[in-house]
Amino acid sequence: TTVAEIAKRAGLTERTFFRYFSDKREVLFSGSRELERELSLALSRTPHSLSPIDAVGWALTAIAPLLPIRREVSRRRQAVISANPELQERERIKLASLAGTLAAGLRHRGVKEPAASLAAEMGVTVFRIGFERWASEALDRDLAYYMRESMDELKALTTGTSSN
Amino acid sequence: TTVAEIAKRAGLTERTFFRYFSDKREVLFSGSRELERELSLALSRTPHSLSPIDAVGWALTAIAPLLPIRREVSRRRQAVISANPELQERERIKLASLAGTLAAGLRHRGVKEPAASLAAEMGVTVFRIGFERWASEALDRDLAYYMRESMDELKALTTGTSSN
DNA sequence: GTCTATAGTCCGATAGAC
DNA sequence: GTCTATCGGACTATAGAC
Repeated sequence: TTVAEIAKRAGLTERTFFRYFSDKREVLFSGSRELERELSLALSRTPHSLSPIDAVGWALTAIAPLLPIRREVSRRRQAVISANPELQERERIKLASLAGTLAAGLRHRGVKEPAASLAAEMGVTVFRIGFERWASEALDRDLAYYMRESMDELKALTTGTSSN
Repeated sequence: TTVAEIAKRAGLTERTFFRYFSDKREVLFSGSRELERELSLALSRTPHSLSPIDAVGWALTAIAPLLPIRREVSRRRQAVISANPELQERERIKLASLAGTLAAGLRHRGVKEPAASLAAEMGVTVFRIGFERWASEALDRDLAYYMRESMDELKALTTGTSSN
């Protein structure tokens, strides 16, 4: 599918398309900037008593309700992304940007490197895997459930009590 | 820098360049496939008594000596990548591919999802952050040292916390 | 909205290795 | 002869400049 086709279908010219989206792939990731801002805000509002990893988990859980609620839409979007390496690249770098934001927020709380970056990356991974599982499964559990599941699994892995 | 310039400098035509590299960015990541194969092999050789996260750590430590030894070369390469979002995209997806390989290896060892994917992603993150620190610092410590440091830091992050 | 540069593909031609 | 590597030209789509 070319940009020309997309633009025509939407009743725009090709040029106008690029005014709205800097990039062809950006169509699928247009909401990520707001998400990042909300995440940063959520992290700044988490109790300072929480450990870095729990603060990240808390912030991610806080923004979960802001995400596209309909599972079917998310599922199809993920299917499209999974089928296109170029889109996967874009998704990964958006998540990396999210991790960078989280790491900056953690450093602002006094967390040192490499702990801040590690905790941020862990959080984003928990988020991504939780989201994928939520989108792929048909069960009637909400996104926050899968994120908690991922977080608990992660903690179990590193404490050595995992089911190996 | 255009592909035409690169090709000319290398004494080739543009067309020949694309025979060797499917993509312009691929020049900087050409060794990643071999690395991935070696990592998969290393994981298959780790003792089955190790926990998933330790198996991943063991495998990553095993391939550390195969990486470009010269810190200055790595440092400059990282600087180039850090300055180009497009290259960061490519780097991230290569690492994601590495994580996928690790996750498959873990599942082969009987680790279930989401534990396998989480442990694999953790390992790759430890690897990336350890590598970045190794490349950026001038100290006379080897790559394996920084990878261990990252892994220990990660474990400390998740074990020292009260469950939320 | 027009014009242009660059990335990347397709097809075919050519030349050397074995 | 076959196989493989290089090259040339025409082509499309993206994206930026103006």
